[in-house]
Amino acid sequence: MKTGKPSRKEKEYLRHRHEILQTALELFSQRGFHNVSMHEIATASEFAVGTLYKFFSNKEDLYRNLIIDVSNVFHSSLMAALETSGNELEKIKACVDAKIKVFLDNLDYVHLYMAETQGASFNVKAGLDTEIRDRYEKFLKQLACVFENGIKKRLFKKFDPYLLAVALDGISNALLFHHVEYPGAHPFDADLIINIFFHQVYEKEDLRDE
Amino acid sequence: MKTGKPSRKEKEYLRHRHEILQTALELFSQRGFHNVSMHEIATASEFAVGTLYKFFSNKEDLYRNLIIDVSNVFHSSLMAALETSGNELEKIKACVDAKIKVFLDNLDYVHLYMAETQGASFNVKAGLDTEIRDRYEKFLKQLACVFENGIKKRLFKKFDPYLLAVALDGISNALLFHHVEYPGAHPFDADLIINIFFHQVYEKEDLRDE
DNA sequence: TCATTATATGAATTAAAATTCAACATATGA
DNA sequence: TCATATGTTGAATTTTAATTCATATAATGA
Repeated sequence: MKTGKPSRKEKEYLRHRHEILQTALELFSQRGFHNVSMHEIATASEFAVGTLYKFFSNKEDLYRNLIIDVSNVFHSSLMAALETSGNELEKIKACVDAKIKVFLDNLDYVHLYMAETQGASFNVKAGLDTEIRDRYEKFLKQLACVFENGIKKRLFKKFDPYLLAVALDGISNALLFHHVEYPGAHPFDADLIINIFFHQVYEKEDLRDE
Repeated sequence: MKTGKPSRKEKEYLRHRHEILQTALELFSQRGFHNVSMHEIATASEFAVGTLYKFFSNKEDLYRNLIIDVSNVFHSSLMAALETSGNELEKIKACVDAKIKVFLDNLDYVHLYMAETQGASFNVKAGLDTEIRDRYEKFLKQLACVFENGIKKRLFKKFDPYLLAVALDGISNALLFHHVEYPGAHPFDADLIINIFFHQVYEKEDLRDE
């Protein structure tokens, strides 16, 4: 981890690198890894193909760096939200809020983040996307801890905390993804997610079967 | 729609076609569209490359046929479940049951179905995967109708029915997908989904903020 | 049996992209 | 100013995989 003031050169190097990544991000998130060529990235970022290879050893390396950046943005935002002070419900609320915000703030990346995090991603040879998945797993486990504490405090009902984490994240992803695909069709907010999840959808309490 | 008794030849043709599709399905669902070559499909299905082109005009056509078959299996199963007699909660329960069953019965396809239905799928040129998405949309709308009826009958609380459909499907997908990835780690069943969704996760009814 | 037709084959062709690298440009600082 | 280092270029090369098609094989029925 090199620290200290970066020289003008270094800053320029990083700026160029960042420009390439940014351009590639837009292309990849619109059309996917395999439908974007290095030449396209080069043209769009106003560098020559050869130059791209000065920054990244190959296409996959470029993509991986991209994904790691994207994942950093999402992951750090979600993890920070879980550190919020307050009780478990408040932490979880903060987390849903953060998720909605970071998704809406980074619409371009959402596709990519979802593709690598959910569903089957075959963009990069097996094992390379593992770090992203692992990190996502880590987040789910952290969220599960919050649920677990909530359960211990009798704040939440006794379900497998990890499954609750998966479920809550599943609702959030589904609604957010729907929103990304059909913006404005069915407006929703964090409260809706929290209400569906924590309060009951079912009206008749007395019909409960347990 | 040609009807009547298929000749031996026709049956053989269809069997061959089916064998190719089945082999391709396994390969694609393991490694994705772009990481499986026609030669591999040929070798694995014990035909020659040229033969594949007698059945399908090109790789994309082969893939599309596959996806349509897969989608038929999932879609018809889910739609049928929604026709179950009973009240709205029972219909929805049947639907979750059907989803779990069809996922577990078709583990090989789940990846592909998810990839095309959820998340960003760039496998096939734009517009070609639309029919799958449209069909999935149709299912969600149907599910939303059930929610709507349930709301009218005061069985469910008043949320946007379409969002409820998205949310329920989101939970189911997330849990199922998790199960596919890490089988046995956190066992769950349809009841868990129904319980989380319809009954409350939150313990203290009196703390509700609405 | 043999001519005709239908089917299957896989080496050869074509197409598309990734990657390389010798040549060029620009900045640095002696 | 010039020698050196650093960064950039894009045509040429290499790689990879889709697609074709002349040839071979098998089935059909006269």
